[in-house]
Amino acid sequence: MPELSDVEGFKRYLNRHAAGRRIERVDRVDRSMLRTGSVRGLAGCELGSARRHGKWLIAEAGLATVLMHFGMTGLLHWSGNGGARHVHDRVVFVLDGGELAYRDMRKFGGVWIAREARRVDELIGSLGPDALEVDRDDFRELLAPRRGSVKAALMDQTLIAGLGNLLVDEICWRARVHPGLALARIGPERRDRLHACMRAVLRDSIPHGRIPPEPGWLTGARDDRRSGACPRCGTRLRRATIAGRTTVWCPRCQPKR
DNA sequence: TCAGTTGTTTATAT
DNA sequence: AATATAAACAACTG
Repeated sequence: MPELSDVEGFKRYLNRHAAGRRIERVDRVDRSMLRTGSVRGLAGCELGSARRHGKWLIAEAGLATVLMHFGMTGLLHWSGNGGARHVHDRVVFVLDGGELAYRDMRKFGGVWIAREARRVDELIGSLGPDALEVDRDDFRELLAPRRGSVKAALMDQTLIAGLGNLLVDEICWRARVHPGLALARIGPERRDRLHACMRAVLRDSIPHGRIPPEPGWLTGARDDRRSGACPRCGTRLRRATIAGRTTVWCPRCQPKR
């Protein structure tokens, strides 16, 4: 789940419940998920409000910076007064007034504590601009030198940060662009349409903190196993691996040519 | 039992 | 040099 819209939801969640509270301690329930080892110095600090870059969530805590990545199954969970720990809680920030748990079933994500700007830069310095900050001209300039498929480019975090498999499929579907199409064959019109749809998909999904489970979204029709019908025209959706990821598209709305 | 899974990194191939 | 592909990471679902 965790792509830009999801992490935006986690950001709001952290800021609503946990930001501004004093850190009493940090429990490394699963030691390996605190990727940088020590939590020394955090106790007594105030947890700052979070910002987001791409799929990363970042918050200051005293002189340190806390960074979280949610991998495939990560999320945050707040319990106001001593709620039970969940089996997948990996790192728990025990705060004044409640606990913020970094929960991750599959453990592809993690929590990093950086004490120098250099360390932050090592983690997120290679990311491209956040997808929300990319205007139409930026989009054109970023894509101009790229050679591969639309899907590979939009998924590349060093090009544009925040778009994942589901968002990219959703964007291509709205823009009526086949995700496997080479960028060399995308003219200005379709390129601008991709940009407009990127903005629209983000705008519409961010308030939900996810791609909303509502009619009119491709993701609602893709189903885990078998693809459903195109929400726009009813055509049976196609499914194949493109740029290494399971990709769903409508063969009628998004023709290959 | 086995294939499949929203992300990233690394190695290898083209 | 830039892209593409596959595997690995870990744990669960259908």
